[in-house]
Amino acid sequence: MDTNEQIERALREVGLRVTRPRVAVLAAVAAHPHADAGTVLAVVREGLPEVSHQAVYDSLHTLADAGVVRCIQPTGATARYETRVGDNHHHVVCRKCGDIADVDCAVGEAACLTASHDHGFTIDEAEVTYWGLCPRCSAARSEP
Amino acid sequence: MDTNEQIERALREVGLRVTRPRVAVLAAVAAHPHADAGTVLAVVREGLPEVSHQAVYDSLHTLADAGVVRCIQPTGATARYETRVGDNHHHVVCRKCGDIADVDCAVGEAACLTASHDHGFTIDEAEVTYWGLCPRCSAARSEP
DNA sequence: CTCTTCTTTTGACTGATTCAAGAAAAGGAG
DNA sequence: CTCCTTTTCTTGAATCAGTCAAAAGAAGAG
Ligand SMILES: [Mn+2]
Ligand SMILES: [Mn+2]
Ligand SMILES: [Zn+2]
Ligand SMILES: [Zn+2]
Repeated sequence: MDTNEQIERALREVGLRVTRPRVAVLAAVAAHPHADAGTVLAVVREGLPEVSHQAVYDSLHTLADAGVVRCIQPTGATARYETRVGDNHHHVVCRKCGDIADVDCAVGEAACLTASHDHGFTIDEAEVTYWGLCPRCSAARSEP
Repeated sequence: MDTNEQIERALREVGLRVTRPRVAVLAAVAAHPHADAGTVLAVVREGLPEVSHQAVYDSLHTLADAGVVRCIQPTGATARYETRVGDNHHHVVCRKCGDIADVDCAVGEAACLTASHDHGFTIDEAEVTYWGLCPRCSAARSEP
């Protein structure tokens, strides 16, 4: 559970001004990993009812640019945000309900962290998305 | 280069009716790998000027559902389509210009094809997106 | 405290995609 | 070949996430 002070410190550490919307957005993303912008907006408004949706979008972009949050976007879904950054972890997405869970990088550095070349591209990151069914949807499918 | 007959056969093989829009859409995707819906629409209209955008969207969905085309959507980009299906290949995306190239699955079956479990999820596919710079953007960045 | 710069609000706007109704076409049966 | 049913296409409007732009407001350096 991040305190407001920890959040403010995190913002200053990356050279960002501390504003109410940014603090609230970062707290919301920390509390709701893999939430989309709409969810973040709703959560932020619980404590800051007058915040504009634009401020939330701006904050998310700014935080993502600063590396404080990470943005992922599985095919068919809107952008999701999380504060778990810098560890090259991956995600598993439920094909049925869209639920997302973290997957630690099992493949290891060889595949996921080492820069390499292909088709002349200079590669700096490997992003892995696993697709399947979450426990709930998996159970629902087995029943008659 | 796919002939119209090959395309029609492919449609019938998966139990789909053969229609002008579908044939044209499948040909367009085959000729322009990783094209988005707008590009497909433009290409289709070269030979079928009256086709509606909705018919193109419907065809893309139907073809994707039938497994004849594959849809990918890297973060920040609109959906892209390709006819190279069933070989679990991956993609490298240029961070600057958005260009996409194929990457054969180098990691091997262990990571990419074998179903596994995580957090109780039943995983059936691993999708890998590599991020970096294409040769052109890479060269542009090195210059003064 | 003051000033500059950055951030937020407001409200309109875009672009990709989807919805819904009726018209048209595919393809199987006769 | 013709008829019939079902699927697909056209048309036009609508939705949704996300963006743009101008003016008002707040952060924080000095
Ligand atoms: Mn995560
Ligand atoms: Mn490909
Ligand atoms: Zn699920
Ligand atoms: Zn490029």
